[in-house]
Amino acid sequence: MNKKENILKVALELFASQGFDNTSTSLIAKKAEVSEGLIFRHFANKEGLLNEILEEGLIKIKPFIDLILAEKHPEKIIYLTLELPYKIISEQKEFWKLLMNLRQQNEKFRKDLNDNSFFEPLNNKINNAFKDLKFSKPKMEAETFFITLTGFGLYLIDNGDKENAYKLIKNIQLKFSK
Amino acid sequence: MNKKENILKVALELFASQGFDNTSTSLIAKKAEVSEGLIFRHFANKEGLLNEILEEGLIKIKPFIDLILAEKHPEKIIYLTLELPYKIISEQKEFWKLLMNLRQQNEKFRKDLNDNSFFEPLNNKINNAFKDLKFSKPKMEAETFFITLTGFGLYLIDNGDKENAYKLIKNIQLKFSK
DNA sequence: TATATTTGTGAGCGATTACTCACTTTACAA
DNA sequence: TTGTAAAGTGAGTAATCGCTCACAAATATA
Repeated sequence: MNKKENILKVALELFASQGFDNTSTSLIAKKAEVSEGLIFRHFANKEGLLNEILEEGLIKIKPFIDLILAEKHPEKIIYLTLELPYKIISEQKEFWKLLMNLRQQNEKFRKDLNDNSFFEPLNNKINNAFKDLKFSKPKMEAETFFITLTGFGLYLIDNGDKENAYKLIKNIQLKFSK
Repeated sequence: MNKKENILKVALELFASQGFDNTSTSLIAKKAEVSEGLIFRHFANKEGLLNEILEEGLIKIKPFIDLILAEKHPEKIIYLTLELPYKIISEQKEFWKLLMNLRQQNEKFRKDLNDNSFFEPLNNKINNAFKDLKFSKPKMEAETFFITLTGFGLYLIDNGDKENAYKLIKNIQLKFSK
Protein backbone atom coordinates (compact mmCIF):
# COMPACT_ATOMS: atom_id res chain seq x y z
CA MET A 1 0.00 0.00 0.00
CA ASN A 2 1.53 3.23 -1.25
CA LYS A 3 0.74 6.02 1.19
CA LYS A 4 1.18 8.86 -1.26
CA GLU A 5 -1.21 7.30 -3.76
CA ASN A 6 -3.63 6.63 -0.94
CA ILE A 7 -3.63 10.29 -0.02
CA LEU A 8 -4.35 11.23 -3.64
CA LYS A 9 -7.16 8.70 -3.85
CA VAL A 10 -8.86 9.74 -0.61
CA ALA A 11 -8.42 13.44 -1.32
CA LEU A 12 -10.04 13.04 -4.74
CA GLU A 13 -12.99 11.27 -3.16
CA LEU A 14 -13.45 13.96 -0.53
CA PHE A 15 -12.85 16.94 -2.82
CA ALA A 16 -15.41 15.54 -5.26
CA SER A 17 -18.07 14.87 -2.66
CA GLN A 18 -17.56 17.82 -0.30
CA GLY A 19 -15.71 20.37 -2.35
CA PHE A 20 -12.09 21.50 -2.06
CA ASP A 21 -12.54 24.33 0.45
CA ASN A 22 -14.85 22.29 2.61
CA THR A 23 -12.44 19.37 3.00
CA SER A 24 -9.81 19.65 5.74
CA THR A 25 -6.36 18.15 5.49
CA SER A 26 -6.90 16.53 8.87
CA LEU A 27 -9.87 14.57 7.51
CA ILE A 28 -7.90 13.47 4.48
CA ALA A 29 -5.11 12.23 6.76
CA LYS A 30 -7.56 10.39 8.97
CA LYS A 31 -9.36 8.62 6.12
CA ALA A 32 -6.08 7.78 4.39
CA GLU A 33 -4.76 6.43 7.70
CA VAL A 34 -1.74 8.67 7.50
CA SER A 35 -0.30 11.45 9.62
CA GLU A 36 -1.36 14.93 8.58
CA GLY A 37 2.26 15.97 8.25
CA LEU A 38 2.83 13.48 5.45
CA ILE A 39 0.44 15.36 3.21
CA PHE A 40 2.66 18.42 3.43
CA ARG A 41 5.80 16.36 2.94
CA HIS A 42 4.59 14.97 -0.39
CA PHE A 43 2.70 18.04 -1.59
CA ALA A 44 3.86 21.52 -0.75
CA ASN A 45 0.41 22.53 0.47
CA LYS A 46 -3.27 21.76 0.07
CA GLU A 47 -3.39 23.43 -3.33
CA GLY A 48 -0.41 21.38 -4.46
CA LEU A 49 -2.34 18.25 -3.58
CA LEU A 50 -5.23 19.47 -5.70
CA ASN A 51 -2.94 20.24 -8.63
CA GLU A 52 -1.44 16.77 -8.60
CA ILE A 53 -4.93 15.26 -8.58
CA LEU A 54 -5.89 17.43 -11.54
CA GLU A 55 -2.75 16.58 -13.47
CA GLU A 56 -3.25 12.85 -12.98
CA GLY A 57 -6.88 13.11 -14.01
CA LEU A 58 -6.27 15.15 -17.14
CA ILE A 59 -3.60 12.72 -18.25
CA LYS A 60 -6.13 9.91 -18.08
CA ILE A 61 -8.62 11.93 -20.10
CA LYS A 62 -6.20 12.88 -22.86
CA PRO A 63 -6.41 9.62 -24.87
CA PHE A 64 -10.16 10.10 -25.26
CA ILE A 65 -9.65 13.60 -26.61
CA ASP A 66 -6.85 12.50 -28.94
CA LEU A 67 -9.22 9.92 -30.38
CA ILE A 68 -11.65 12.68 -31.29
CA LEU A 69 -8.91 14.90 -32.70
CA ALA A 70 -7.84 12.07 -35.02
CA GLU A 71 -11.32 11.62 -36.43
CA LYS A 72 -12.18 13.16 -39.81
CA HIS A 73 -15.88 12.68 -40.34
CA PRO A 74 -17.75 15.61 -38.81
CA GLU A 75 -20.76 13.57 -37.70
CA LYS A 76 -18.48 11.12 -35.96
CA ILE A 77 -16.58 13.97 -34.28
CA ILE A 78 -19.81 15.26 -32.82
CA TYR A 79 -20.89 11.84 -31.69
CA LEU A 80 -17.59 11.06 -30.02
CA THR A 81 -17.58 14.41 -28.23
CA LEU A 82 -21.08 13.79 -26.94
CA GLU A 83 -19.93 10.40 -25.75
CA LEU A 84 -16.91 11.93 -24.00
CA PRO A 85 -18.55 12.92 -20.70
CA TYR A 86 -20.09 9.48 -20.39
CA LYS A 87 -16.80 7.73 -21.08
CA ILE A 88 -14.93 9.88 -18.60
CA ILE A 89 -17.58 9.49 -15.96
CA SER A 90 -17.65 5.73 -16.38
CA GLU A 91 -14.12 5.30 -15.17
CA GLN A 92 -13.44 8.60 -13.44
CA LYS A 93 -16.72 9.72 -11.93
CA GLU A 94 -15.14 11.45 -8.95
CA PHE A 95 -12.64 13.33 -11.04
CA TRP A 96 -15.36 14.55 -13.36
CA LYS A 97 -17.40 15.70 -10.38
CA LEU A 98 -14.42 17.58 -8.99
CA LEU A 99 -13.78 19.21 -12.34
CA MET A 100 -17.38 20.40 -12.58
CA ASN A 101 -17.31 21.56 -8.97
CA LEU A 102 -14.22 23.68 -9.51
CA ARG A 103 -15.43 25.00 -12.85
CA GLN A 104 -18.60 26.19 -11.21
CA GLN A 105 -17.23 27.54 -7.99
CA ASN A 106 -13.94 29.03 -8.93
CA GLU A 107 -13.78 31.69 -11.60
CA LYS A 108 -10.00 31.64 -11.60
CA PHE A 109 -9.94 27.91 -12.16
CA ARG A 110 -12.25 28.23 -15.14
CA LYS A 111 -9.90 30.73 -16.74
CA ASP A 112 -6.86 28.62 -15.95
CA LEU A 113 -8.48 25.61 -17.60
CA ASN A 114 -9.11 27.72 -20.71
CA ASP A 115 -5.69 29.38 -20.80
CA ASN A 116 -4.14 26.05 -20.02
CA SER A 117 -5.84 25.27 -23.35
CA PHE A 118 -6.36 21.64 -22.50
CA PHE A 119 -9.77 21.64 -24.15
CA GLU A 120 -8.98 24.21 -26.84
CA PRO A 121 -8.02 21.75 -29.59
CA LEU A 122 -11.34 20.00 -29.05
CA ASN A 123 -13.08 23.34 -29.30
CA ASN A 124 -11.48 24.03 -32.67
CA LYS A 125 -12.25 20.54 -33.87
CA ILE A 126 -15.94 21.01 -33.13
CA ASN A 127 -16.00 24.41 -34.80
CA ASN A 128 -14.52 22.93 -37.95
CA ALA A 129 -16.91 20.01 -37.85
CA PHE A 130 -19.89 22.35 -37.97
CA LYS A 131 -18.21 24.29 -40.79
CA ASP A 132 -17.81 21.06 -42.74
CA LEU A 133 -21.45 20.27 -42.15
CA LYS A 134 -22.25 23.58 -43.87
CA PHE A 135 -24.17 25.12 -41.00
CA SER A 136 -25.00 28.71 -41.88
CA LYS A 137 -23.59 29.88 -38.55
CA PRO A 138 -21.11 27.20 -37.49
CA LYS A 139 -19.69 29.23 -34.62
CA MET A 140 -23.08 29.69 -33.04
CA GLU A 141 -23.86 26.04 -33.64
CA ALA A 142 -20.67 25.07 -31.83
CA GLU A 143 -21.57 27.40 -28.98
CA THR A 144 -24.99 25.80 -28.69
CA PHE A 145 -23.36 22.40 -28.83
CA PHE A 146 -21.02 23.13 -25.93
CA ILE A 147 -23.91 24.51 -23.90
CA THR A 148 -25.71 21.21 -24.35
CA LEU A 149 -22.54 19.27 -23.67
CA THR A 150 -22.03 21.08 -20.36
CA GLY A 151 -25.61 20.38 -19.33
CA PHE A 152 -25.19 16.74 -20.29
CA GLY A 153 -21.99 16.50 -18.26
CA LEU A 154 -23.77 17.79 -15.20
CA TYR A 155 -26.73 15.51 -15.80
CA LEU A 156 -24.50 12.45 -15.82
CA ILE A 157 -23.14 13.18 -12.37
CA ASP A 158 -26.51 12.37 -10.84
CA ASN A 159 -27.91 9.96 -13.42
CA GLY A 160 -25.63 7.07 -14.24
CA ASP A 161 -27.95 4.74 -16.18
CA LYS A 162 -25.97 3.70 -19.25
CA GLU A 163 -28.90 2.84 -21.48
CA ASN A 164 -30.66 6.14 -20.90
CA ALA A 165 -27.40 8.05 -21.32
CA TYR A 166 -26.92 6.63 -24.80
CA LYS A 167 -30.53 7.36 -25.71
CA LEU A 168 -29.90 10.97 -24.74
CA ILE A 169 -26.69 11.08 -26.73
CA LYS A 170 -28.57 9.87 -29.79
CA ASN A 171 -31.35 12.37 -29.23
CA ILE A 172 -28.90 15.24 -28.84
CA GLN A 173 -26.87 14.14 -31.84
CA LEU A 174 -30.00 14.27 -33.98
CA LYS A 175 -30.38 17.92 -33.07
CA PHE A 176 -26.88 18.75 -34.26
CA SER A 177 -26.96 16.86 -37.55
CA LYS A 178 -28.12 17.95 -40.95
CA MET B 1 -30.13 52.53 5.38
CA ASN B 2 -31.64 49.35 6.76
CA LYS B 3 -28.90 47.25 8.36
CA LYS B 4 -30.70 43.92 8.06
CA GLU B 5 -31.30 44.41 4.35
CA ASN B 6 -27.71 45.48 3.94
CA ILE B 7 -26.52 42.25 5.50
CA LEU B 8 -28.73 40.27 3.11
CA LYS B 9 -27.44 42.22 0.13
CA VAL B 10 -23.76 41.90 1.01
CA ALA B 11 -24.11 38.23 1.95
CA LEU B 12 -25.77 37.46 -1.38
CA GLU B 13 -22.93 39.17 -3.23
CA LEU B 14 -20.27 37.26 -1.30
CA PHE B 15 -22.02 33.88 -1.34
CA ALA B 16 -22.46 34.19 -5.11
CA SER B 17 -18.88 35.16 -5.83
CA GLN B 18 -17.00 33.09 -3.24
CA GLY B 19 -19.43 30.34 -2.29
CA PHE B 20 -21.32 29.85 0.96
CA ASP B 21 -18.75 27.80 2.86
CA ASN B 22 -15.91 30.01 1.77
CA THR B 23 -17.49 33.23 3.03
CA SER B 24 -17.01 34.08 6.70
CA THR B 25 -19.57 35.91 8.80
CA SER B 26 -16.85 38.31 9.89
CA LEU B 27 -16.26 39.40 6.30
CA ILE B 28 -19.99 39.88 5.74
CA ALA B 29 -20.15 42.06 8.83
CA LYS B 30 -17.15 44.10 7.75
CA LYS B 31 -18.44 44.75 4.22
CA ALA B 32 -21.93 45.52 5.49
CA GLU B 33 -20.41 47.90 8.05
CA VAL B 34 -22.16 46.12 10.87
CA SER B 35 -21.08 44.25 13.97
CA GLU B 36 -20.74 40.52 13.50
CA GLY B 37 -23.12 39.92 16.38
CA LEU B 38 -25.96 41.59 14.53
CA ILE B 39 -25.94 38.87 11.90
CA PHE B 40 -26.77 36.33 14.58
CA ARG B 41 -29.38 38.59 16.12
CA HIS B 42 -31.37 38.84 12.87
CA PHE B 43 -30.69 35.32 11.59
CA ALA B 44 -30.35 32.40 13.93
CA ASN B 45 -27.11 31.30 12.29
CA LYS B 46 -25.20 31.42 9.02
CA GLU B 47 -27.51 28.88 7.42
CA GLY B 48 -30.52 30.93 8.49
CA LEU B 49 -29.04 33.87 6.64
CA LEU B 50 -28.69 31.74 3.54
CA ASN B 51 -32.28 30.52 3.80
CA GLU B 52 -33.65 34.04 3.99
CA ILE B 53 -31.64 34.99 0.91
CA LEU B 54 -33.02 31.99 -0.94
CA GLU B 55 -36.60 32.71 0.11
CA GLU B 56 -36.36 36.31 -1.03
CA GLY B 57 -34.86 35.29 -4.34
CA LEU B 58 -37.37 32.56 -5.11
CA ILE B 59 -40.24 34.93 -4.38
CA LYS B 60 -38.87 37.30 -6.99
CA ILE B 61 -38.58 34.48 -9.52
CA LYS B 62 -42.08 33.15 -9.00
CA PRO B 63 -43.91 35.66 -11.24
CA PHE B 64 -41.79 34.58 -14.21
CA ILE B 65 -42.68 30.95 -13.63
CA ASP B 66 -46.36 31.73 -13.13
CA LEU B 67 -46.33 33.47 -16.50
CA ILE B 68 -45.13 30.26 -18.12
CA LEU B 69 -47.63 28.12 -16.22
CA ALA B 70 -50.46 30.31 -17.52
CA GLU B 71 -49.39 29.88 -21.14
CA LYS B 72 -51.25 27.36 -23.33
CA HIS B 73 -49.37 27.19 -26.63
CA PRO B 74 -46.64 24.55 -26.35
CA GLU B 75 -44.17 26.41 -28.58
CA LYS B 76 -44.60 29.53 -26.49
CA ILE B 77 -44.14 27.55 -23.28
CA ILE B 78 -40.81 26.28 -24.56
CA TYR B 79 -39.73 29.71 -25.67
CA LEU B 80 -40.63 31.36 -22.38
CA THR B 81 -38.82 28.66 -20.41
CA LEU B 82 -35.71 29.13 -22.51
CA GLU B 83 -35.98 32.84 -21.89
CA LEU B 84 -36.34 32.28 -18.13
CA PRO B 85 -32.64 32.04 -17.21
CA TYR B 86 -31.89 35.19 -19.15
CA LYS B 87 -34.72 37.10 -17.52
CA ILE B 88 -33.73 36.00 -14.05
CA ILE B 89 -30.09 36.74 -14.67
CA SER B 90 -30.88 40.20 -16.01
CA GLU B 91 -32.21 41.41 -12.71
CA GLN B 92 -30.86 38.84 -10.27
CA LYS B 93 -27.50 37.75 -11.59
CA GLU B 94 -25.99 37.13 -8.19
CA PHE B 95 -28.93 35.11 -6.96
CA TRP B 96 -28.83 32.94 -10.05
CA LYS B 97 -25.12 32.38 -9.56
CA LEU B 98 -25.69 31.39 -5.95
CA LEU B 99 -28.43 29.00 -6.96
CA MET B 100 -26.19 27.31 -9.52
CA ASN B 101 -23.33 27.21 -7.03
CA LEU B 102 -25.40 25.48 -4.38
CA ARG B 103 -27.02 23.13 -6.87
CA GLN B 104 -23.62 22.01 -8.02
CA GLN B 105 -21.85 21.83 -4.72
CA ASN B 106 -24.44 20.59 -2.33
CA GLU B 107 -26.25 17.34 -3.02
CA LYS B 108 -28.62 17.90 -0.13
CA PHE B 109 -29.59 21.31 -1.45
CA ARG B 110 -30.36 19.87 -4.86
CA LYS B 111 -32.74 17.36 -3.30
CA ASP B 112 -34.33 20.02 -1.11
CA LEU B 113 -34.96 22.19 -4.14
CA ASN B 114 -36.66 19.26 -5.84
CA ASP B 115 -38.67 18.09 -2.82
CA ASN B 116 -39.50 21.69 -2.12
CA SER B 117 -41.05 21.28 -5.55
CA PHE B 118 -40.54 24.89 -6.47
CA PHE B 119 -39.65 23.98 -10.04
CA GLU B 120 -41.85 20.87 -10.29
CA PRO B 121 -44.89 22.60 -11.84
CA LEU B 122 -42.61 23.95 -14.55
CA ASN B 123 -41.26 20.47 -15.11
CA ASN B 124 -44.76 19.10 -15.63
CA LYS B 125 -45.65 21.98 -17.90
CA ILE B 126 -42.71 21.25 -20.16
CA ASN B 127 -43.49 17.54 -20.23
CA ASN B 128 -47.04 18.27 -21.34
CA ALA B 129 -45.84 20.76 -23.92
CA PHE B 130 -43.77 18.09 -25.63
CA LYS B 131 -46.71 15.69 -25.42
CA ASP B 132 -48.91 18.29 -27.14
CA LEU B 133 -46.28 18.71 -29.82
CA LYS B 134 -46.65 14.97 -30.52
CA PHE B 135 -43.04 14.05 -29.89
CA SER B 136 -42.72 10.27 -30.03
CA LYS B 137 -40.87 10.28 -26.69
CA PRO B 138 -41.99 13.46 -24.93
CA LYS B 139 -40.40 12.51 -21.62
CA MET B 140 -36.99 12.07 -23.17
CA GLU B 141 -37.44 15.25 -25.14
CA ALA B 142 -38.20 17.11 -21.91
CA GLU B 143 -35.14 15.56 -20.30
CA THR B 144 -32.99 16.71 -23.19
CA PHE B 145 -34.57 20.13 -22.98
CA PHE B 146 -33.73 20.55 -19.30
CA ILE B 147 -30.17 19.40 -19.94
CA THR B 148 -29.82 22.16 -22.51
CA LEU B 149 -31.55 24.63 -20.22
CA THR B 150 -29.10 23.89 -17.42
CA GLY B 151 -26.17 24.36 -19.76
CA PHE B 152 -27.63 27.61 -21.00
CA GLY B 153 -28.14 28.84 -17.44
CA LEU B 154 -24.49 28.20 -16.69
CA TYR B 155 -23.40 29.82 -19.93
CA LEU B 156 -25.23 33.02 -19.07
CA ILE B 157 -23.34 33.47 -15.82
CA ASP B 158 -20.17 34.22 -17.75
CA ASN B 159 -21.60 35.62 -20.99
CA GLY B 160 -24.04 38.43 -20.50
CA ASP B 161 -24.38 39.82 -24.04
CA LYS B 162 -28.12 40.22 -24.60
CA GLU B 163 -28.10 40.02 -28.37
CA ASN B 164 -26.11 36.81 -28.48
CA ALA B 165 -28.22 35.32 -25.71
CA TYR B 166 -31.38 35.75 -27.75
CA LYS B 167 -29.71 34.33 -30.84
CA LEU B 168 -28.87 31.25 -28.80
CA ILE B 169 -32.39 31.02 -27.44
CA LYS B 170 -33.72 31.07 -31.00
CA ASN B 171 -31.20 28.47 -32.12
CA ILE B 172 -32.06 26.18 -29.22
CA GLN B 173 -35.77 26.67 -29.70
CA LEU B 174 -35.45 25.54 -33.29
CA LYS B 175 -34.01 22.26 -32.07
CA PHE B 176 -37.01 21.61 -29.85
CA SER B 177 -39.74 22.49 -32.33
CA LYS B 178 -41.48 20.36 -34.89
C1' DT C 1 -41.27 61.38 31.41
C1' DA C 2 -40.72 56.57 32.70
C1' DT C 3 -40.58 51.84 31.20
C1' DA C 4 -40.10 48.09 28.08
C1' DT C 5 -38.65 46.29 23.78
C1' DT C 6 -35.91 46.14 19.92
C1' DT C 7 -31.60 47.01 17.69
C1' DG C 8 -26.83 47.05 17.87
C1' DT C 9 -21.94 46.36 19.76
C1' DG C 10 -17.49 44.05 20.44
C1' DA C 11 -14.77 41.31 23.35
C1' DG C 12 -14.20 36.71 23.82
C1' DC C 13 -15.31 31.48 23.49
C1' DG C 14 -14.03 26.69 22.08
C1' DA C 15 -13.31 24.41 17.88
C1' DT C 16 -11.09 23.95 13.65
C1' DT C 17 -8.05 25.47 9.96
C1' DA C 18 -3.62 24.90 7.01
C1' DC C 19 0.79 24.22 8.04
C1' DT C 20 5.63 23.55 10.66
C1' DC C 21 9.16 21.17 12.84
C1' DA C 22 11.91 18.34 15.72
C1' DC C 23 12.04 13.86 15.72
C1' DT C 24 11.84 8.56 14.62
C1' DT C 25 11.55 4.87 11.40
C1' DT C 26 12.43 2.68 7.04
C1' DA C 27 15.02 1.75 2.78
C1' DC C 28 18.96 1.33 0.21
C1' DA C 29 23.72 1.96 -1.48
C1' DA C 30 28.66 1.74 -0.23
C1' DT D 1 27.52 -3.07 8.81
C1' DT D 2 27.35 1.62 8.49
C1' DG D 3 25.87 6.05 6.71
C1' DT D 4 22.57 8.82 4.31
C1' DA D 5 18.52 10.07 2.37
C1' DA D 6 13.65 9.48 2.12
C1' DA D 7 9.34 8.44 4.40
C1' DG D 8 6.53 9.09 8.19
C1' DT D 9 4.93 10.92 12.82
C1' DG D 10 2.32 13.91 16.00
C1' DA D 11 2.48 17.64 19.04
C1' DG D 12 2.28 22.37 18.41
C1' DT D 13 1.58 27.03 15.89
C1' DA D 14 -1.04 31.36 14.80
C1' DA D 15 -5.04 32.46 12.46
C1' DT D 16 -9.64 32.04 11.57
C1' DC D 17 -14.17 29.93 12.08
C1' DG D 18 -19.30 30.32 13.69
C1' DC D 19 -21.33 31.85 17.53
C1' DT D 20 -22.47 33.76 22.54
C1' DC D 21 -23.23 37.13 25.81
C1' DA D 22 -23.15 41.03 28.80
C1' DC D 23 -24.02 45.30 27.87
C1' DA D 24 -25.27 50.08 25.52
C1' DA D 25 -28.02 52.80 22.41
C1' DA D 26 -32.15 53.64 20.05
C1' DT D 27 -36.98 53.19 19.56
C1' DA D 28 -41.67 52.34 20.87
C1' DT D 29 -45.32 52.28 24.27
C1' DA D 30 -47.53 53.94 28.51
